[in-house]
Order: sequence, then structure tokens, then C-alpha cells
Amino acid sequence: MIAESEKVHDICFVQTGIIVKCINLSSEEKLKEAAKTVFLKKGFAGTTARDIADAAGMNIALTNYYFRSKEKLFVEIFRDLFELYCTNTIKILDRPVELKEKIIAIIEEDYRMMKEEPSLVLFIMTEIHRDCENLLPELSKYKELLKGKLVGHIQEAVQKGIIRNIEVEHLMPIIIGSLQFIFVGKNMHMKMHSMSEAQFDKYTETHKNHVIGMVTNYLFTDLNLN
Amino acid sequence: MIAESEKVHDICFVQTGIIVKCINLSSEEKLKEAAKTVFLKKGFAGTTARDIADAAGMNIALTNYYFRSKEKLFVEIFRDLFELYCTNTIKILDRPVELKEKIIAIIEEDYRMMKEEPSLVLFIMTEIHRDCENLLPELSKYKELLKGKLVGHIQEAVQKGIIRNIEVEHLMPIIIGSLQFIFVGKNMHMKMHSMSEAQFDKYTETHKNHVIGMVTNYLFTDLNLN
DNA sequence: AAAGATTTTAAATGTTTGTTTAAAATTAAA
DNA sequence: TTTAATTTTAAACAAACATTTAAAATCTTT
Repeated sequence: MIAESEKVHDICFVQTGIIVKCINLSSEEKLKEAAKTVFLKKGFAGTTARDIADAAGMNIALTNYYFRSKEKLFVEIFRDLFELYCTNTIKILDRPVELKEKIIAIIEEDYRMMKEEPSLVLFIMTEIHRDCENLLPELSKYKELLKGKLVGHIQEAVQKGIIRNIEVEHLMPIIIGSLQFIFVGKNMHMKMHSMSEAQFDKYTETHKNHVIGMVTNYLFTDLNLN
Repeated sequence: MIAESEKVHDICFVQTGIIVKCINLSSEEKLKEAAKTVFLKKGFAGTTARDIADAAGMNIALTNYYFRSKEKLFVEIFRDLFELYCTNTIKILDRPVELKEKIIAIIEEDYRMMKEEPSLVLFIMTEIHRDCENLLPELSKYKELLKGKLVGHIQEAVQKGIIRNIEVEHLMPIIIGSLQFIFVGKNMHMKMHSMSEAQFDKYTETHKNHVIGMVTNYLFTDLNLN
């Protein structure tokens, strides 16, 4: 028997050598973390209950004991990840800075998120493609949040003539699409140009800078030319 | 019974007016077409042998009779679809027109292809993510073709000062990324903005025009500003 | 029309799937 | 320390899975 204090998967907050707080990840949490990793890698259809149990180092029955079914566990994880995908952008819109600065910050933050979880976007798109209705019942929440925080700002900027007149539905894809595409096709691009992980990191950073230039150039300059 | 001469999907080898050999490909082709549809919709892991047989209206054993296994059939279909994905772009590069015109033509052609097969890009990215090594053993073929046809043209244009100095590895994603992203996230965007299929068509066309403006603007104008 | 080759079928194969069960092990409460 | 509640386990479950088989049906050749 392993003593409680020796169990792995604890998170300890240490300040100047002293353990301030020590949280023992419960079996339920360990299972969910392991499942998240596997689902992100293999998707819902490609993941078996045994994959999850193996990744967590736990018994095959525990998924159903804690989450009742593979699908219920998946939906829980998907909701978390979709919120991560959406709220990153939304919280930036609250910053009290200029629109151009905001848009650059969105791209930078999006880049940071994808660098941390490169398969997140492909995962979300794949699973929505598979089962849109069940996975996005509350999409309108994010939709309203995003629109509410953008529309006013955009209209004001359009009237002032500092930004191109663009529908809000097109603005976000214009801003984030090109960079997210690179991560969606990560494996293809890596194989295509024979890149290592480190080289891919450099590649995406360069690409991010191209995107910042391209997007701001299009939205904020030469409005009379097109 | 339908007479042999009236059957569709026959391929006949004729030499000096005489039928030397006549192969009826109907069942094999029907099966492959049905499998292509199902794989595009559900992916490899989400598709069962029964899904394919049902879609083709044929017996469950025929996949193995004609293609030996579900995976061999899948690989065959994936190769076809990946070629479709790549060669569309490559053949445009042969046109004897200016670089700017070529890039616009690539976007237009890409748009046409995705309108015809909206789930193609997501399918390719998902499957490469799942099994890159097995699915892309001959990727270098397309890589060389693409680079060979672009590099010279780009370098020349850069020297003439008519295009921004950009690495060829970044050029294609800059051109096609933003628009392909819209189709990768088709279901999400449709649900997000409560669009019908017809409305999505209009949406993508508008987006395509934004992309053309944005890309050409970035690549061909104001080179001194950034 | 008969013989031979090919295609299609229904049934069965063994494996893997998600899930359940009931007992064992562990933890918490008395 | 004993009892009760909870967690973990190994085993079993039916259903679904890809694939195979051998017979039936169809087509081609003679």
C-alpha cells in the first residue's frame, strides 16, 4: 500500500521552500486530465475507454463509476475546452485600449493559446463537425458575448474612418483564421517542410508576425484604395 | 435483367473497333464513391464497415472482396482526395500570367473546390493528425512540385520589387489559410451565426473577397511601410 | 444450353467495444 | 477496534466491430 503522502498527481504550491498549499488531485480529476489528453490527440471516435484508463493508470471501470459514460465524460471535457477556446478572445475585448492594439493582442493571445495546446482548434472543429447539435447547445452565450463587446467598438471606429467597414461576422475569422489554420494543419506543415518541433515554433512565430502585418494593414490602412 | 451494353460504369478496351476486354467496374466504383462520402463525413475512426455497405446499398462483405480491408480502401480514397487538394493549386501555377493574377486565381480555385466539397480540408487535416506517417509517404512529390513552380517566380518578383519578400513556406498558408479556415469551421460558423446553407454560401463568397483584398494588399502594396 | 469464372449473399468468425457486477481493498465514522 | 461508506479491482457482459467462409446467384465463354 502506498501512503497518501507518496501518491503522485498532487499539486503543491511552494514559496521559499515551504509548502503553502498541497492539493491532492482526486481520482476523478486525474481521470479527467488523462481523458482530456487522449481525446485531444485521438478525438472522440478514435478513443477507447481502455485508452483513457491506460493514460490515467487506473481501472477500466472508473470512467463509468465517476462519469457514468464515455460520452458524458467527453461532453464535460469538450465544454471546458470550447470555453478555453472562446473566452481567451473575449476577455481581451474588455481591455481599455485602442481597437488596433486590441486586435494585435487577440492574435498574440491566440498564438499563445495554440502554442500551449496545438491540437485544440482541430479538435474543436472535428468534434463540432461530428456532432454539432449536442456539443453546442449554448453557443449563443459566446456569440452574444463576442458580438456585444465588438459591434459598438467597430461601428464607432468605422464612423471615425480608422477601420475598414467590415461586418462583425467576418472580422473574427479575418483576424484569427490564418494563424489557426497553421495549427489545424500542424502535422501536414511539419511533414511538408521537414520541420522539428523547435522549427515549427519558429515557423509559427514568423507566421504570426505576417498575420499581424497583413490583418492590420487590411483593416486600418489604405481604406480608399479598395 | 439489364443488358450488359446498357450498364453504367463499364470500361471497355477497344482495339481497331473490336472489344478486346470489357471490365464492369460498377460495384467497385459505387462502393468507393459511397465510402468516400461516408469517410468525408465521419472520418476513418467514426466510420464502420456497415456504414459503407449501407451507403452503397451493398453487402457487408464486398469492401473486403474488392479492397481487402477497410483501411486499404481508406488509404486509396485519402490519396485521391489529397491529390485533389494539392493539384488544384499546382496546376494554376503553370498559367502564363502575372504573379498577382495567379494568386487571385489560386484563391478563386480554392474557393470553388471547397464549395464543391466543404468538408475536404477538415477531413485531410484530421486524418493527417491521426496517422501522418502512413498517409503522407509521398508528400515530397507535391512539395517539390509546389516549390519548383513558385520559388523562381517569387524571387524574380521580389527582385523587381513588386512583391513583399516572403519565404515560400509562408506564402501558401498566407494565401489559402484564412479561407480554408472558414470551411474547416463550417458547422461552428453556421451555428454561431444561425446560417442556412444558402446564407453560408454568401458568407464564404464575401469572405473570399475579403481574403483576396487582404492578401494582395499585403503582398503587393505599401512594401515600404512595414 | 452447358461449363467455367466471377460476383453477391447470409451466416459465422474471433476481437474489441462500452458498460456492469460483485467482491475486495481502502477510507471514514463510530 | 469495529462498523459503515466509499473506492478500486478483476471478471464478465452483450453489443458492435472488421473480416472470413462457403454456398448461391449471376455473368461470360464455349
